[in-house]
Amino acid sequence: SVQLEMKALWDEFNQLGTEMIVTKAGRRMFPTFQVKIFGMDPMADYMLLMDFVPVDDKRYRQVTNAWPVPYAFHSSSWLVAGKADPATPGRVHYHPDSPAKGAQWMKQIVSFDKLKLTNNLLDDNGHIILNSMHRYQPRFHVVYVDPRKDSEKYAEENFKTFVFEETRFTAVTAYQNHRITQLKIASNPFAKGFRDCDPEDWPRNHRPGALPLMSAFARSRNPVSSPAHQ
Amino acid sequence: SVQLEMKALWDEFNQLGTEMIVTKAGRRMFPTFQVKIFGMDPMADYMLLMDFVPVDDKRYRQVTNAWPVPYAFHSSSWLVAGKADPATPGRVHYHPDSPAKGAQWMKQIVSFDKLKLTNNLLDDNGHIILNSMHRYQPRFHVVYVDPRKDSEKYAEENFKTFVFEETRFTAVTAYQNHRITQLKIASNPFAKGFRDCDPEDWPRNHRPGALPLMSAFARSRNPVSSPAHQ
DNA sequence: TTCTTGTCACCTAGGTGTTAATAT
DNA sequence: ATATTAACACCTAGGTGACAAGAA
Repeated sequence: SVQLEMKALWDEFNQLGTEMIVTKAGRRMFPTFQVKIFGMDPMADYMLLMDFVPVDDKRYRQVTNAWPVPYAFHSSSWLVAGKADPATPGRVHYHPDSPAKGAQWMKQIVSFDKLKLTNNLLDDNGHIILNSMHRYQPRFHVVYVDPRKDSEKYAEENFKTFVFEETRFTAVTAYQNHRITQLKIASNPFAKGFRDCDPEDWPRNHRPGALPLMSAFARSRNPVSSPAHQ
Repeated sequence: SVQLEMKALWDEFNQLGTEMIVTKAGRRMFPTFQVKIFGMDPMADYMLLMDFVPVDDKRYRQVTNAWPVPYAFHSSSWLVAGKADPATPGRVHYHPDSPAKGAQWMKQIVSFDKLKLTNNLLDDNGHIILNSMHRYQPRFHVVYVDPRKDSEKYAEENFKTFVFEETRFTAVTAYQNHRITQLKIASNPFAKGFRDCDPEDWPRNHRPGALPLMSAFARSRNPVSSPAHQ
């Protein structure tokens, strides 16, 4: 059996509609997909891997914001924009420690932090290729390495798939829902530079151009309320 | 067969008398021990590991510098200070990718960059424990993982040891030979901050207290040549 | 209008020798 | 006198969202 780590965080994202950035160079997922594993044969070899399947055959687009709400802010809801784009190459990501003994996999949390998502159909770094503006379901597979010579025959019974629906997400090239951005900034250590109210951190240096949360909203309203501003 | 990587660099260090820093927390080696491997069975499993054996049973100490040569500079030669201290726990470092197939080991350089040296006899991070001021010979071992049930019987024939004498070094808590320090600074990317004459880098910012090479020598001579200075 | 790309400042994480203080 | 330790500035290496510019 398998237990999803950081389930509370995944739930929080899922409630808002998780988005994952895809880039040409490849971007890690946040939250990272991590699991605890139970019930393996400690002495047997296993391969651990992930893949991503489309949740539906739809392409999504962001709701157009009515004037005078500026582009900088996106609605939190999605519209179906049509049928899905042609499927991307169905790649698979093997956990880099594969193969390893059951004992090894079970003795600590298994983290897929080397997995990267890309929107580059020609990627040759072995990253997972996804279509932006499409929804995906991560899947986790455990493959028992059968020592028998005719192991191919038993392929069906030698692997098990685990799906956690709370890890579903929309692939995007830029965040659409500002509350997702905020939650990423609040929870990802690498985004600490964008936090504006961390009690642990006061006083701190603000970047020259840094603005408090939501201030961009106030700023972009100016052209509307003050016509002199052009 | 096994080929030592960066042999030219190892030779350069060895000619001066290689020193490796040991710390309580553990310090990596530089140069890093790296090898190319040939002639494995691509389909068989192997464990790769290193250990360190004393070159002799002596304890060394630095030559005392005659006045007025300041302490800051050490001679490049060593004196025998007596018999070796009691042997440290004879630990072994398994390459973290072990076990893996021969094909995997052979397809790229194998680097022991996770290996750390410590002088803490009570270390519980699994680091290699060495006595400071003692000389050591790194050894590299390849163990064939025998699939036979009674594999213990064949232990003798299932491993092979490789020794590169140019990787010998003296364990130290602080560098003794200033030319070793210079060579480390010149060749280790992580020490780039201490380089004073890198043509690739000009112009560059000097640290506030930075001094050109050998300037410490001139400075510490001052108390001798100018008695007013205390 | 909507989406994508590349660059950037700002972080995390951790490997360097230096230095001053301390231990032996 | 000699050896060790801990804090430090300065690096490497690479993960963040912001932003401006470009593409469709």
